[in-house]
Amino acid sequence: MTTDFSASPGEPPLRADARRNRDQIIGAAKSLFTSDGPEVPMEEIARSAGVGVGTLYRRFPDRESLIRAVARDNFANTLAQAEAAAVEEPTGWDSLVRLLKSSDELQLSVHLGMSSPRAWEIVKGDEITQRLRNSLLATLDSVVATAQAEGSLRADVGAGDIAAIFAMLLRRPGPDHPDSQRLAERALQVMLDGLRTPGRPGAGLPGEPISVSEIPLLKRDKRPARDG
Amino acid sequence: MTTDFSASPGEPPLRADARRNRDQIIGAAKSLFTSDGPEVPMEEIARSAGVGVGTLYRRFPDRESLIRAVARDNFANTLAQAEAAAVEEPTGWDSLVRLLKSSDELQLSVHLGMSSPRAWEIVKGDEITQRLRNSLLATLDSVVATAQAEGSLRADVGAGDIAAIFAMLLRRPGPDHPDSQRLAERALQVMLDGLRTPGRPGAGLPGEPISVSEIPLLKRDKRPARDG
Amino acid sequence: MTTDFSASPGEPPLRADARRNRDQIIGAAKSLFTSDGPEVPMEEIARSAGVGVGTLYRRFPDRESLIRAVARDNFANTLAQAEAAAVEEPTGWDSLVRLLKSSDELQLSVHLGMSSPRAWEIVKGDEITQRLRNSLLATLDSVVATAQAEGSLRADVGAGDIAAIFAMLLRRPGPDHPDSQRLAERALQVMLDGLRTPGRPGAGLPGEPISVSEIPLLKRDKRPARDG
Amino acid sequence: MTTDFSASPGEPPLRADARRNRDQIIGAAKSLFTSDGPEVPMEEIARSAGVGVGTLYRRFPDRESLIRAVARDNFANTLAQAEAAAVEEPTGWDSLVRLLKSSDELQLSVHLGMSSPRAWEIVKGDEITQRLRNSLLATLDSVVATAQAEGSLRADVGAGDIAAIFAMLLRRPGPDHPDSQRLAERALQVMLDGLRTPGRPGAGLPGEPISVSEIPLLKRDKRPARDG
DNA sequence: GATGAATGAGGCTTCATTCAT
DNA sequence: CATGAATGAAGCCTCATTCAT
Repeated sequence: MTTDFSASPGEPPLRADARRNRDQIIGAAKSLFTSDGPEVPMEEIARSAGVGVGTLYRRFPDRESLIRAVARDNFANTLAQAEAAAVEEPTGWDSLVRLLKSSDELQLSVHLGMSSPRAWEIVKGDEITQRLRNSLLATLDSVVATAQAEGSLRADVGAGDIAAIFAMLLRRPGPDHPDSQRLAERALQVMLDGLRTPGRPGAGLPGEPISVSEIPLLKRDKRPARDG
Repeated sequence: MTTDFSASPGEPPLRADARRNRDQIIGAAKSLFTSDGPEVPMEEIARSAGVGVGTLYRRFPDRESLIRAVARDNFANTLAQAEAAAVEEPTGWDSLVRLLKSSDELQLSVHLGMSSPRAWEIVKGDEITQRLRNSLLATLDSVVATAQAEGSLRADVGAGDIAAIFAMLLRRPGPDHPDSQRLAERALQVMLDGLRTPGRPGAGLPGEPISVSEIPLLKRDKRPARDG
Repeated sequence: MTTDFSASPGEPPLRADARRNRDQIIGAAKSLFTSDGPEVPMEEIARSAGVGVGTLYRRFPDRESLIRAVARDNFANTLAQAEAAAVEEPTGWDSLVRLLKSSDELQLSVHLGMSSPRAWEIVKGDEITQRLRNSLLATLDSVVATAQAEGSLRADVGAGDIAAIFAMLLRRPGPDHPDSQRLAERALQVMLDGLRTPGRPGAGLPGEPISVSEIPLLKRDKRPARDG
Repeated sequence: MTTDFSASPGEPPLRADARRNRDQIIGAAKSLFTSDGPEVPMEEIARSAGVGVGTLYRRFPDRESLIRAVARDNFANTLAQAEAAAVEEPTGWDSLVRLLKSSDELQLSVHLGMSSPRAWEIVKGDEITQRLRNSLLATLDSVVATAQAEGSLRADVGAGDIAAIFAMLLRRPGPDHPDSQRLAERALQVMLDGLRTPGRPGAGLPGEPISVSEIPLLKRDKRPARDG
């Protein structure tokens, strides 16, 4: 279920079928943007959503518009998760950890989206996304303050640092690493240990160390690779 | 100066002017891949290199070929830097830190390049890049071993973990953050503190904390942003 | 009020609201065909008529059908005016003049419509329009004969000549001439003087001569106009 | 042979083959604009010119650009003809007549072009076309003055009137009239008689009167014509 | 009946690649 | 060899028309 951020609140709500289509399109776009970047052919998105191109274009007059909608959707979801984390966890530190761990589907695609200059330009210009983003940062800010007040988070970082680290961690090492899950968790734990107030014991890393030989050694492909 | 990784070692070395062209093309491609992604029009690359498309295509029969050449160039440079870091620094830890800090121009463009699924597919299939990569990992492996032996690097990480973290840190937070340099340095320091053997004191973070308000709050543009 | 030229005379007359819709659509189409040519999007016509596309298509199964209906409507109106002119004016010459002056709204849109090859093909194929056209020509024929019999119209022209001249005069000089009304009137007067039986005094032209400087000298726009 | 009105005079002249292509494209466009209006598919123009679409677009980056080029070409040709008529004929009246008769291929397509609002907008914005147009009007102005000074042209018309009449006469009665040549000539003669200084004898009309029955009665086409 | 959503063919334009000069 | 022209496949987007609500 996606949120409809139409510009004009006065417009009538979408008809049931139109609504369903809209959601399918956003879902398909999210998924394809994540896997193939924000330049996937519109037709592919439409096909993957099970609609015709025309329908896609009726709903989103151009690619920018679709990218904006996906960004809004993702930020809204993330904001909801962040607020839940802030409220439901017993300590600031726990909120922070949950926050850094949670936003799986969400930030993933947000940030993959953001890694394209094209997408970034578009999102920058969208006021609604900016509002969501600001709320998200505000939530993060209060979690950081809480965690620092309780003495668990080192005092010399700001919410901006956390956000930046956050953004970095959300880039997966490579789209197709065989065990990217474990890898990401371990990296996150290292980072959390680095964020602990000095002197406080950090946690051990989950799983076994990743050896060099586990980094994917890439299969040859058949082309002669005749290069310059 | 770039290295020529032509497939056939028997071929005569390029004439001086041809060589110059090749270098200019790779330079232009590196720069444009970094700023605009690996899908920039070939003509634009040619223009920026000061040659005609024809020349570009004589040197690199297609885009893949050019991407491969850029990747090889970058990995070769990185490998050289890594080897220097391994040899020239007094301790394993110092080597590691230098490694993580050094590969500025280099990995930057490698990884930005790699952030495109398209580019990744191509590089995966290139044996020479893989060889360079493996050498790079081998070097990293020995640096990690040394640092662990000397007790500075926590024992429960492997070179693979470091490589993955490395990859993460190389993604800049956003194309146009006003102070992305400071941001990256601070994030790196947090990560290094997390990598320290527990109990050993880490370093303080450089500069002031980054507050939420420093995250770029994006200027509105005027379009009505009529979306779905 | 438009005339309904449905093919099947047996059909019941339209309900009042349906009738209203039909008239609004034809009115909107006439107006848009005149200003934007006969290729305006159907949706725009529908919107301008205050109905949904569906309604438009229920009434006119395709664009051809709508163009036909507009043509019929225009020809019918013109025919009525021509017959009135033939009957109500004291002399043949007066009838002719009135005819040439009258068909303002009517022929205007007919002929603008006809300036499109597409529209012309369609109207050519429509029997009803042809019947109307033939009646119109017959009326013209009798007016011409009368005027020649009374000695006012030169003897060496036929109704066909008049029709052709008529058609020419109906094209406005340019969509946006500031004083196209005066221009058209003066041109008409010149033509009437040419049609007078030689020796009979013609009328002076209305208004002042149009100088070259009155022809719209078009404002520059800023684009560099990079052409081949 | 067309004239190259490239914006930047510093550019090198086109290569022989490119030049040939350019001319073929303009020729094809002129012809197709004339027969089908200025919205003919670009592919059709390219095909008719014997080149690929890509070539067309290399030469003319978009449709506007092509329309501009055609307009420039036409105005340049017309201007040349007008200047010849002004200089080579013994009297002002003769110049005027030749002018009104000459511009066959030329004005035809110019004005058909102009009958489309789209094309008009484009041409309005093109400075070069405007310059050509102004020269043309200046030439016309002097011809008119000469003819009035010699007493052949009625004194109460201005060059602007002539231009407007000119424009009207250039619209052919219908694209496919069987004898549109005769028709146009006779209409022109009527107009010339109307332009004569009163009292001076005009010429008789060429050929026989055009009767109503010669106006094309349009063949039925087979569709049932089920309309609203 | 009326409405507006969905469809998909078709036109526009870009750009990777090939080829003549 | 270098250059830049030519080609055409492929992506974007618009609209005529059909169909579910």
